[in-house]
Amino acid sequence: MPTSKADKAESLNNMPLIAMIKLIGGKYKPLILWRLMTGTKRYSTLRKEIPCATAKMITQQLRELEADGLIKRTVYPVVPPKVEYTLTPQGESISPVLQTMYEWGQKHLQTNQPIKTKT
Amino acid sequence: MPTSKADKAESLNNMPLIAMIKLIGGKYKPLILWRLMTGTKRYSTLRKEIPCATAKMITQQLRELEADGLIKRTVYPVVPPKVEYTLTPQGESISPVLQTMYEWGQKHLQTNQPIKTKT
DNA sequence: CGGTATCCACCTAGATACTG
DNA sequence: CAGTATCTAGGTGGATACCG
Repeated sequence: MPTSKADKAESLNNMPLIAMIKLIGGKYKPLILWRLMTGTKRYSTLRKEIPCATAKMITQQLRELEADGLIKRTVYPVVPPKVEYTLTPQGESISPVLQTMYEWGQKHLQTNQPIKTKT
Repeated sequence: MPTSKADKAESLNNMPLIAMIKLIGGKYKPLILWRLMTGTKRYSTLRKEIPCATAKMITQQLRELEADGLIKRTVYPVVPPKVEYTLTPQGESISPVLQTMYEWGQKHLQTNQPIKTKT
């Protein structure tokens, strides 16, 4: 059974990483998940905690995370509207990854000068 | 001592994550670093191991990684040309992050159906 | 071998205004 | 409150051709 170039490429153990990147590769996704790790949050709370992202972005990323089964969106039929976001078990299982990223970032920020912003 | 909105936002412990994302947020950067974790690689080798990225992309990402001090580029003045890429200590320090990402991806791919491609 | 240069289709993400 | 709609500048990344 011949191995195609693509197969060979993907069997180089790249797939898990690729899968991961697809899930949390979004610019603000790690941030959102990170914030939700401390518990259920309302939309407006998330916005406040991630002010560098616009409403549109937050919403978009939340929808994608929801579609990927990482978070759950709960709408309370009250007025004024209330929407809460929670990590699903799937989403919670990413904690170690975020934790590791966070710790590395922390160490890096201590020992090095601030990361230069690209652009 | 008053905390500005921006300060408050960034003091929510988002910074380390943001730093991390800036460094390895590039589409192929985790892949490149991951590949280099198994040792020094030539440019052509990297290209073969990450066929989903074009030459332009690989080169670009390599340059950024180099600029960020994560990898070292060594040119051997021979003919035909030979260029090798190696992780710097800084780059190696990211291993745990990639490792964690990889492991999560692996587990996820086992228990779940393939990640659906966005778009 | 290890790139660069150029062109271009798409995508991203911000700003702004509006809604149930 | 929690979005959606629209427009748009700028960035991303693929294809292709060429170079030292």
